[in-house]
Amino acid sequence: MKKPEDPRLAATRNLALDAALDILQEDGVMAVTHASVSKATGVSRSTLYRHWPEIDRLRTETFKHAATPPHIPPKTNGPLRADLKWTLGRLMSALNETAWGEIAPQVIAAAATDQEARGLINDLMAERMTGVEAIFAAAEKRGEIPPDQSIRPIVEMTIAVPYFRKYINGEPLNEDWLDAHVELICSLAEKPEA
Amino acid sequence: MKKPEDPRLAATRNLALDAALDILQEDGVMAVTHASVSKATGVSRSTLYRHWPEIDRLRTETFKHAATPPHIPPKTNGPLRADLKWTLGRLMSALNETAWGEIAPQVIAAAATDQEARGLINDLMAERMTGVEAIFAAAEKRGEIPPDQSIRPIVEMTIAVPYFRKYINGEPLNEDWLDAHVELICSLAEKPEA
DNA sequence: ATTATATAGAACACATTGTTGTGTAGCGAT
DNA sequence: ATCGCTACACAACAATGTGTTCTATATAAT
Repeated sequence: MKKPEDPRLAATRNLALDAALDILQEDGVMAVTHASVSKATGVSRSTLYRHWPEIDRLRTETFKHAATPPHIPPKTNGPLRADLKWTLGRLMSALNETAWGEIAPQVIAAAATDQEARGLINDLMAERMTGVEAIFAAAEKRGEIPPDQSIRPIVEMTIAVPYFRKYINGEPLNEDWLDAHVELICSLAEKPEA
Repeated sequence: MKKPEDPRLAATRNLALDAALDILQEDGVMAVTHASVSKATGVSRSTLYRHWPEIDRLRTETFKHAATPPHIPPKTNGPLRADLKWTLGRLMSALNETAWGEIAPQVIAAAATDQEARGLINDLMAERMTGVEAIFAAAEKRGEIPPDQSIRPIVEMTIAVPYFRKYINGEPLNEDWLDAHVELICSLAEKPEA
């Protein structure tokens, strides 16, 4: 039915987005321009305009290009502390070490006005939230935490702190923080009365 | 000692920054240019360049211009729930209703690369943290919460959630959320064992 | 009134954004 | 192997933003 895509399109697209990501990490969003990407790749400027008629599209797709890596499947086999530490540890590593972690604040900023960036963030956060939610649900099933409390706000807190520290308050995410945070969250989830 | 400033300087500066803030809220950071501010105010473009030789300075000062309002002195006369609700309620209003709340994500974004923006955010967050810390310290003094636990991580959580919801996860801050959040934070602070 | 300086206005160079048109090269299908 | 389609390179172009420099005028401080 649908004809296969001309391989030249994908080749140019990947070449350009790889270079754009480098530029993004090196010099920030605003440095990603049709001209700079053209210069870095040898791809003609008019060709880049054909692929991304507006500069915002090019930048958003560069975000997407970088947003792919940090898929973090939650660990739910217990115990709760171990699951949380493992999953939050992977989140910490992703924020500290991947390209995505580096450019995330710029995507968050763009999300204020750009619908596509907003969608990216929303999808990512939904995935993070459901992941952590699964951890608590499993712990509840195992009887590690009381069954009648509402999980959602605790999940939100679990996720909110690392993002807040990293991207708003500018504080580091390290092992010490991770241990303390897991402990605090667990003590909240395990407390007898809601 | 220091000679008083020429009143023309302040007049031009305020005129320009007011207009720049309007433009910032209306069309985003990138719309704030020497040209756009000149057009909006009638102030000559060359004069604007005299005041802010680089566009980044103009934008950063526009941030500062908007960042002034939301000074939130904490209420610490107890009880804890009332203090928290009052103070977080004011924070919520500030984020929902002031110019600062509207442009904050753009400042947060800029903070990734711009030192001045980073400083603005840091100062603001330090004020927020010490404010909430004072609330818990007062509650501890009144014996409402156990004295031996470390307050800092709880303070961080208290603040992290509203900022995370508003600027990262894109969820609303409303009365329902406020009540639930205060309750959760209090139950964490009041629990017997650290 | 004199001096210093803030402002207005214009001319200039340069980069970025975005469009358009022409020719070339490569892909898929017959 | 040839054909048509289209991605691509290249060049010219307009509009806007960035930043500098110059002159003339207006205004504040003395």
